[in-house]
Amino acid sequence: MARRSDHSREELREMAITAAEQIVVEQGYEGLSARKVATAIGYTVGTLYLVFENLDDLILHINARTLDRLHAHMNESQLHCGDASDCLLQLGQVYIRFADEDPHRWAMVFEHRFSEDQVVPVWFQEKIARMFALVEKGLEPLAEQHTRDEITQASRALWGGVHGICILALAGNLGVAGVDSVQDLTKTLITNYLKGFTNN
Amino acid sequence: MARRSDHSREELREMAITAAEQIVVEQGYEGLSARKVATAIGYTVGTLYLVFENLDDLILHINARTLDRLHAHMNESQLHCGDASDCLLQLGQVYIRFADEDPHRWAMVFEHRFSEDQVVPVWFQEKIARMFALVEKGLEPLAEQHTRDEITQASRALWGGVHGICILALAGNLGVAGVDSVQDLTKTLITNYLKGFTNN
DNA sequence: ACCTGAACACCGTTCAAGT
DNA sequence: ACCTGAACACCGTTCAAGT
Repeated sequence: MARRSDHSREELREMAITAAEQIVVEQGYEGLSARKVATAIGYTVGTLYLVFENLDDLILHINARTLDRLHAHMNESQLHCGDASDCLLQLGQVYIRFADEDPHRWAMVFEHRFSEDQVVPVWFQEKIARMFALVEKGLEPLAEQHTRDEITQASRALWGGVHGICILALAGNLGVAGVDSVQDLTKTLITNYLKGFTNN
Repeated sequence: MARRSDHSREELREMAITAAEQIVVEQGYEGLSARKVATAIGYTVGTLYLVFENLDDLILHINARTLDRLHAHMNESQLHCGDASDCLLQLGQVYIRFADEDPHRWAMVFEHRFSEDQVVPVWFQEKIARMFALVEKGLEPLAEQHTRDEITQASRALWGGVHGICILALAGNLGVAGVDSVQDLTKTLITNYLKGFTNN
């Protein structure tokens, strides 16, 4: 044993992330462990700590991929939508559908608390910011009478709202069953919010 | 040792819950462990499993208390508020303030995932429902033209929204700092939503 | 009857030692 | 240089054994 060099550092990272994603998809965030990942890629736990700082670091990279896929979906929905209000509704629908279809990975992005001392890197924060930027862009056509700051604030309030419905619904705390009801709730929130936002 | 009978079953439960709450407040949800609770009350881990089914069961009881306190605050805010819109704003403010002042216990209520097989008891679900009932009650005066179902839906959408802002903000995902900004976002959400809800 | 203490099957993380 | 394997300090949960 030792000194196998079967895989490069980059290959190892790639294998680990992919294996970890599989575990999260199947067993959820709580089912993930360094030992399971190591076994899945045919290495020892120690090796994992040679290519990742720790488990948080590995999770960060999984979450990055999830955010990339989510952003891609959201972005794609904006290419063929109707008026501004419709486009924002589409963003909401896509968000809910994504969370419903890939609940474990989606939940890990927003539920995993990184340890106090661990700084969330800038490149990761930007992936979050990029999502809000889409909402902001969607709000612009509806906000002729609003300042930039007001649009930013509106995007945060609105998307916080969509996110909250999504979280509570998936956790079963909203007393609703099925994705369709969640989509309805989201639609209610966005529509009414926009009415208020535009009729100032 | 053994057969001490220093405390009744009820006393043990009470001691354990209180000690566990202290640990959660200080170290957060991740810092809680059966062994720490046992040590804190001067008993062995085994004893904890004599008075609680498992750790989830203990957490459930802590969360119940947190929800009771939250409900008390929210309820109290409804006694001396102004018009309907102001009352709903107060609910939001109280919610945000509670989460900000007691983040660890608040987070545990909504972030802790109970194991698949564990059924969330009805008495607990009712404590969640009671919170939404307050919002529903607040919406009623504003909803003369809406059906009961629409009011229920509106309360879920609106409160999901407030909750989402709260979660994202406390996790640092909204790019806002300080409670005041979160209060502003909540106010934006509620005000605009209500405008849309009433101007049908 | 009540409680212990040790066991079992897990964790994350580190690091001397092997090739 | 690369990887292992064992160690350390923790977990949740169970249960025979002691008083």
